[in-house]
Amino acid sequence: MEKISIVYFGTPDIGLQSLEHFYNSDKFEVLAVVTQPDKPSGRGHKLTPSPIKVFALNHNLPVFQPKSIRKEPDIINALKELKPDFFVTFAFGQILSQEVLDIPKYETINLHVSLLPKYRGANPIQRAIINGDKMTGICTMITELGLDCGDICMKEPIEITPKMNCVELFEICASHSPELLEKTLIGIKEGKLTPQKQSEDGVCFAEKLKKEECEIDWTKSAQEIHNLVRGVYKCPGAFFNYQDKIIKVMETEPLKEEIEGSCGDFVRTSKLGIDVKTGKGILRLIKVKPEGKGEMYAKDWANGLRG
RNA sequence: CGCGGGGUAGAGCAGCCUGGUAGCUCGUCGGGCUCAUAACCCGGAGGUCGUUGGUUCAAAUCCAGCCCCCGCAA
Repeated sequence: MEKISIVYFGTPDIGLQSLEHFYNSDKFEVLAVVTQPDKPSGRGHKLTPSPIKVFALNHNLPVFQPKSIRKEPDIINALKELKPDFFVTFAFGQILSQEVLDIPKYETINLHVSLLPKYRGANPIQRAIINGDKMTGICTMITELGLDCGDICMKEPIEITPKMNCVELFEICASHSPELLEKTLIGIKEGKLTPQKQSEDGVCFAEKLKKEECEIDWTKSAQEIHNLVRGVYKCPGAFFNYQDKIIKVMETEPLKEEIEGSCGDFVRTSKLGIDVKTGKGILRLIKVKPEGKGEMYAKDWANGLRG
């Protein structure tokens, strides 16, 4: 069987396993990779290539880095020259134009990490956890001009367990994606897969996370705060202020009991953690990361405060 | 040349400004109290103070370089 040729559009590491899968598979041939331009990032503002670009360079794949793919005819022409069967997009970070969508012989396929039409847009994984959802998933779709509104090809549900944080969920989604993408491309090529229109019911958007949302409001319930902590874990992390320092909260456990005090008070510390009074219930801080310090058990942090 | 915090016992911190005996909370080990405990009491072990050099009678502390960790911002 002739290999299916693709051009892979992606930027962050959530899509790395998928690219790797296509690269290593004998059913596919990766003709090129398109990713965001290197950006200044981290301490010192060093110019940093995307994880996808690093992989591509290490495996001698051609790389294109348009500032905006719609406005760069040279790159569009180069992609046309490749005569790919498919474009695959996965967290690429730019909106394509119809001219680009029309390049591949078959389709442009996008993978989105939610069960569409729920959570179209930027931060579907985090939003699902913050909202306390017990289920999410991944799906493949025909890329159209609007935001995540194309016809659905395949979907796979994924359970969100009560303690799971967004990094863990990212990893699960990333590891399940290659198979779904492969089945989708083969299904479409063989004409065995008929994309379904998204229902108009249940359309909602996962808005980009703002810093302000990550500041803990102790008047909310312990469960809501726990969901925020899980949902924004490490990216950028739920936090509160203590003695003019930012304290990031890495791991918590909501308790049903109630203890006298004001919201935000440390009502009890034990070797299990620091218990904080919230609007409803007690939230036990298990691991924290004070500004300028590494991650530590809340119990240890409390020891230092006492000393 | 983006801004900033930090490296002191197994853990978390104070001490540094104003050089002069290594301190606190916890853990650990031993003993005691208690019906019991994440409680309490007594006692012990455990540190080349990140690293290299400089100043000094004397450096965790002052000066210079280097290594490592982290927050903000992007």
